[in-house]
Amino acid sequence: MTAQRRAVIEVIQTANEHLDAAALLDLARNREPGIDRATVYRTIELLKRLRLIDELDLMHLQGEKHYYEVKTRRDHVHLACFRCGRIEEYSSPLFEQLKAEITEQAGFEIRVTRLEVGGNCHACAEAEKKAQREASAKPR
Amino acid sequence: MTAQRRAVIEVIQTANEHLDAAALLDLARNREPGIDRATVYRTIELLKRLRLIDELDLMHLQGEKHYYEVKTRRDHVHLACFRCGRIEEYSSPLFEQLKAEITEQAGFEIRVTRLEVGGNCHACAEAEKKAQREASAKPR
DNA sequence: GGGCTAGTTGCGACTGGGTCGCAATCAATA
DNA sequence: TATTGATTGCGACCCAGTCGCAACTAGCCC
Repeated sequence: MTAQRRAVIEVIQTANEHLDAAALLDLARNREPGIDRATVYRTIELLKRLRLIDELDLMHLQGEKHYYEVKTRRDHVHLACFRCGRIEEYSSPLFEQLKAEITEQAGFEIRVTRLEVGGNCHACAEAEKKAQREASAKPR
Repeated sequence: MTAQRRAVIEVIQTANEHLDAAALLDLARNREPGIDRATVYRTIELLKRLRLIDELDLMHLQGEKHYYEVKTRRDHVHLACFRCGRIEEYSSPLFEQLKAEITEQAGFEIRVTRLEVGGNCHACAEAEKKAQREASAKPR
């Protein structure tokens, strides 16, 4: 357990949004100035292997980066809005049921799950509907 | 509609496994020798936007590549085995229910979903159990 | 406390998937 | 058939992530 690892872990734990590796590096440097990019990646790798964090793609809304979050008791869905870029989290007993079904029916031993949904969030869906109504009310 | 696009589309449609961009390029070159990498990427982009294909990460089992498949009537889960690397597909009414619930409860307008599960497939789970039994039966 | 060693770090070079700008070309329409 | 907006090929480029290696250090044992 080195100072560098502690810094990375603390940053992930205290973050209240999804961080990518670059953001993680910046924040970790506040605590441990000299820390290197490679070290951050290696620590992420380690934490993934230990199942302490989950890796997310968030529908590649912002390029190919990966995001990280501490693994919670309950898996959740990430809802990524293509329009405003917001990420919502959603969890449901149905998801748990689905995982149980997969384990049972397919005999698959689940270690990680990643359910990402892309589309329009509630606010953006409403906004688009409104825009459409206005466009058809006054056709050119 | 150019010959290059036709080539890419035909390759994806007739493929019976998940292709990454590089494989797609190779196969497309069989049909359309001069076709360029950038063109393939641009066509993939286009097909994604038109919702004709889905993009998969397959749990980054083989690095950061993306894989593509033609969008089917029914969404399915991809089960990626960390041990043997096989990809299984699984679909269930529960998944459909979950999507309906998200639409309703969160007011989220779903356009794409990606559910990937990593772990051990049935065969590999059995193999590991067997290996463990043998290891504990004859401790050093 | 001091020395030993396996494991960790920093560095720099590298890989590989994917993107971009631009000039040349082409498909589709009039 | 002439026109033109879209598409292509090319080369340079970007950026996330990886690797090999020498230097360093945490943690243990004495």
